[in-house]
Amino acid sequence: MSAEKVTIADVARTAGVSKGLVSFALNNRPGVGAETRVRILQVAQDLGWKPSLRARSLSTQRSFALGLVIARNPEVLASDPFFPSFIAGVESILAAERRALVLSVVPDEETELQTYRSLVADGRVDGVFLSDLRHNDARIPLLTELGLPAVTLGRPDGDSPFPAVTVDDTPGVTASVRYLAELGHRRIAHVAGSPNLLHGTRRREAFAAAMAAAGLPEGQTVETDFSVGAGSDATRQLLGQAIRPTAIVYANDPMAIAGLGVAHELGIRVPEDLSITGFDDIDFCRYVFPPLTTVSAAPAVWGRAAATTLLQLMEHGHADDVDLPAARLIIRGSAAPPLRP
Amino acid sequence: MSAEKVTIADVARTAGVSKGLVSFALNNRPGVGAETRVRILQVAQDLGWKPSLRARSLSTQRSFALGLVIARNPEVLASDPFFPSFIAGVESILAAERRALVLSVVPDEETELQTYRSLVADGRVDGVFLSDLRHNDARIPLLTELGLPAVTLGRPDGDSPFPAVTVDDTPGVTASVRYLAELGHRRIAHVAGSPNLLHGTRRREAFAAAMAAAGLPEGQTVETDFSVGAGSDATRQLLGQAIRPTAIVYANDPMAIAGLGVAHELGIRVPEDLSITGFDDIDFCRYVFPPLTTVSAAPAVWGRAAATTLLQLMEHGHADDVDLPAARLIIRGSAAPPLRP
DNA sequence: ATAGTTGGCTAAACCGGTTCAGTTGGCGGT
DNA sequence: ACCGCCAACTGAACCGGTTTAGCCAACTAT
Repeated sequence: MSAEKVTIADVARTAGVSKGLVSFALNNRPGVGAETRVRILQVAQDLGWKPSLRARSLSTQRSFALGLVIARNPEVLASDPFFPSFIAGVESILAAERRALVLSVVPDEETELQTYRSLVADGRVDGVFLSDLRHNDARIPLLTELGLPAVTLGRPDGDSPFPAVTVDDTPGVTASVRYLAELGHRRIAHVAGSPNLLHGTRRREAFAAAMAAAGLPEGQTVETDFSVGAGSDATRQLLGQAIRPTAIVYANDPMAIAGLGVAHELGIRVPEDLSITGFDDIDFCRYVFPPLTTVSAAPAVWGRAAATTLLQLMEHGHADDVDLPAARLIIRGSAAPPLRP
Repeated sequence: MSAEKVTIADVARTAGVSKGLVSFALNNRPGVGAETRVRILQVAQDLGWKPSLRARSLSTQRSFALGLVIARNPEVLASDPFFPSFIAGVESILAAERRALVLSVVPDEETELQTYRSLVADGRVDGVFLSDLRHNDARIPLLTELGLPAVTLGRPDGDSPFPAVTVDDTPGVTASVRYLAELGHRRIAHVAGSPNLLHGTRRREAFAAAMAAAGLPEGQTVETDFSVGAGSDATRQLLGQAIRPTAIVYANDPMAIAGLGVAHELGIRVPEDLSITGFDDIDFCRYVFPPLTTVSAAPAVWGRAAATTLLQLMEHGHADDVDLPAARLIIRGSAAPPLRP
């Protein structure tokens, strides 16, 4: 019941050795007699000694924490459940390692870079996750310069010294288009994500390629910022035309759900008059009507893999790229053959 | 360009004073000559000295970080944008204070308590936010015992030594019921949240009270865990009866949106055959069809207020309760007068 | 003139670990 | 019997701040 803090000095005294040796024993390093090591560890356990994270931080210059900086506009962040799931995955790994996650949510890219700088300056984290990769991402040179280990979620477009943990999303888009094409659709449109984001353009390119591969005319594409509101606007624009697409492939689920709302509002039936597909397989998909055909991305698994990779990089100074199972099409009820007019 | 770290010793030497005095000057404490203080601060600035957070942590036994532990089942967490917005609000305050947010997402309440213990044992945080209050919440005595400052999001039911930052949600529920009653509804049902959560039962009680106040018969209530799936099931149950409610008040928006899906599926028109209201005003509300009448809660504002209060508590040892503007009804298109059969 | 205060400052201990140069003792080799 | 070597271990410095005891000079009070 001794509420007093027990320090390494107490352990050393009780075990009749020096502080240094206790430290060696704890970090099981060579130079400690087998028997002595056992005795030290036993004493440490008896005394209930937990080495002080703060003291350790000061002398090792490490923080035993990982960082995640999120720069998204509030609306997109709020409607996209990617991060909660991703973080849950990350935590499931970190908890066992006695490491913590430091989270920053910032309003813009300028602040984002500043945040990385101060995380490093304050020594808050030993490594970071890089999400929402952008073209020619400024964070990569910055982190290289700062010497902070990182893992990228997806493969960046330029050179990168960091391991990439990737879920290939192009097969999902390709499968969506092929599925719609096989149902008989020819006028398929795409509501694309932000062109600044790598996965925004990648999905867009996959869409174009899949259309060509299916022998279809180039599909109409509308750019958005991935927000629900933008998805709604884009849909309204597409459906307001004299000759409408018979199917729309959305770059994420929130926009697809907004699209569903617009179709309902305009009296356009889904899937009879219009087929739609989403991307991400958020929980809502199963429960809107009709249930949304979409592409599954497993963010929690991604989080686990990213955390594991980042830890490995930090421990061993090197980690291999990881390719997770590609996103795959989940067929539900929001797509059907087009009506012959 | 000197990449070398500059320490307090460098500043002291350059300014021709002792380390201790530099420390005093920095934390502007008495005992430093006015002129000397200016000189020290000037030298510090010239040298670009940033005091080491780690060293400071060790000697002051503080971490300059705040904690948030979230224990929610993954499905609820993913579909509810409360936390992303709340966190964004918290960050907007912390960033200016050079403090960080340590986030933990845990699978169950057992792990949750364990997480608080280890956050304290490791000295990771100086204070925490308590969200999703439960009845007789075990976290309150635990944190009291651990001596960790905290702020509760909402007023707990038992005794609590911690300041509460509250958004009263009962007026929102009351307004919803009254609005529906004024439209002419008499059979109003409630899809309630988890009875373990304070706001779950509070909204439920507010519903019952509002029904009574409107002179209506007791409304049917179905309990859920706040998840989209449970909202869907509850709706199916309510609408599968011979005598159906003509309106449903949902305890959160995701469930209301799921309810909308079920109604569509069953061919029940909203709002002609069924009126529904949600709670939280998530972005989706505006973009589903019909747009969801709901109650707005402003989580980002809540986050700012909670962070401010927690910081004040930690600095001054005391902070007053804060009552934010009550949640209010946002009227959109998902409610209308009932049809006379 | 003398004792008592007080403001400004220094030196050193301290927080609790890690690390490294150096000491000791036991063992094998010749 | 002597040397060399290595494994085991100690002592002290170190990480970079904060804090306390105490010193000195100047100023007040009697």
